[in-house]
Amino acid sequence: ITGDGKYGIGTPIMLLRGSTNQRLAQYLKRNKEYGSGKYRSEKWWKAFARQLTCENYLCEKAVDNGWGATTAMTAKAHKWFNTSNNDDCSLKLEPSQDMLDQEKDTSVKHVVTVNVSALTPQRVAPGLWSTRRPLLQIPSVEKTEEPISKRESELEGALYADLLKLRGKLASREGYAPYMIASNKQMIDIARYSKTSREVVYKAAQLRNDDGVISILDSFGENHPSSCYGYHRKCYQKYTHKRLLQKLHEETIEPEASTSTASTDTEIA
Amino acid sequence: ITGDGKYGIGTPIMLLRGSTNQRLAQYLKRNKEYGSGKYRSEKWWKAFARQLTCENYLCEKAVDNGWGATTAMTAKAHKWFNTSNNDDCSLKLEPSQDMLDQEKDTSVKHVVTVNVSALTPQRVAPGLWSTRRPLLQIPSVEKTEEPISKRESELEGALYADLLKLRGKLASREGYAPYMIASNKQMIDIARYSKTSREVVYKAAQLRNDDGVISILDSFGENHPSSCYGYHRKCYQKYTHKRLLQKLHEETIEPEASTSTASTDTEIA
DNA sequence: ACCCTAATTAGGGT
DNA sequence: ACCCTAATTAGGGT
Repeated sequence: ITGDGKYGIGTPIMLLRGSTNQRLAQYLKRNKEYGSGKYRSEKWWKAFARQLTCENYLCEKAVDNGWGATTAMTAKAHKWFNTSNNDDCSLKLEPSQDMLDQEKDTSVKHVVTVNVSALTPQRVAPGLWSTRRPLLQIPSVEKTEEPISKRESELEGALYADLLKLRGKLASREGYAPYMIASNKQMIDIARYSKTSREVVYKAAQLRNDDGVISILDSFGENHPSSCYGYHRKCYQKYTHKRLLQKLHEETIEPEASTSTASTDTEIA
Repeated sequence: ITGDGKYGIGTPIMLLRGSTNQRLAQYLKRNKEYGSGKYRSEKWWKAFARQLTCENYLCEKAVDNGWGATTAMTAKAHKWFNTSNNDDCSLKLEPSQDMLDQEKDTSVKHVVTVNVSALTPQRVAPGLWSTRRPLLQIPSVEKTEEPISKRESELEGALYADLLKLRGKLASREGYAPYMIASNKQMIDIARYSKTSREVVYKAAQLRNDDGVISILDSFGENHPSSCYGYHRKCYQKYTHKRLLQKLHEETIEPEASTSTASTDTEIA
């Protein structure tokens, strides 16, 4: 536990992959785990960290002065870490589609389970990925239905992670606690682009006169948001592809002709 | 006319933008036009070059030993160049959406018209973009219909340009002339993902036993192409977004359950 | 000469 | 400590 909560995910990943990047502090390059995760791509590690976050092994703390957030181990992670022994420190994890996409050698089923956690991985131990079922089966049956919905939920997960970050930024900037901006449940709903949930959050933000939240929702909810929402929109677009984007179009193009835009205009003016 | 047909588009763009890249030959950095196109992004210049190619001012020659292609001025470009004088060497061009996307200062209507042509721009002269209408109007009327179809055709143009390159590579590798692989008309149809056209090309390729063309069409036409088609698929995916991708899904998912796959299998086996 | 990818660096702020 | 973007470099081949 070398720097729990001190850095984001980027720094420990550079450490694991043995990066020569000058942004990686010198003393971290002398760490015994330096370079031990070379054989995985940066994307793989980030997807892995996202899984750990979804499973509540990691969490982001917006302990910031206006900037980003750091990543720390949760109580659950500490518990898991303390109870597991050195020989068998495997962790049961459903590998995400992003991780599978990064697999190069499709024949290898052994996986190194590393506790990336907050800063430095505590141990690097070759283990077996639990039920090993989900890893690389490729049964080539019913290939149309299953993978698509899996991919979809994965994209939602990535968008959800970004939304949490946006919420954290807004919270520290505006001086709110994150939950005051939107509950986790609501964030998931936004990620799923549920219209009813969006309306709930939107109305709450209007009651508070919270322009920050309104701008996020506007940027996600409108078809052609004004240019100052570009950043949020990019975050959103980056993770919204294919079917999700298709879904979005179907949902957002409809309400265009209604009177909602007009009423908003008059309220603002 | 410093190196007409000697390089691709990348090199003259580096020259124009004053790149310090070591891949740019030293003598080109001493060119008088070096750095004169700084204020445009690389993307803008590439989109500009694509327009010039579409308008037959530039063409790509697959004069290659297996590698890529070089870009040269066409007869049309030479004629234009020779007849225009120094004071008014403007060129009438419809700016593409990609170029508009790259515009930073939306108030500027003056545009520098450069003959990027083959290698070195002959002159850099501030001019007016012909009818200046299309440049930056943003009339904010009927914003839903027009721009989308414009964007769509632009994406098709980019895909078409890539298909031409792929055709050129295949031609030199397999020893065919480009037109033997597919006519320009057919290439445009492939870019538009017209099923009937695809079948024409596919059957012709089967008659010739041309595995190269078949593999391209397979990679574009199948929903889950085998991994060895990854390169073509990436080229395709890179330029296929949003509505075009949506169209693709609609067109490619349908025929899956039919007997076409089975018949192909038996023919091959 | 082509193109693509991964990694790095510098600069800057949602 | 964050993230994003543009530009560069090294390595390698559809």
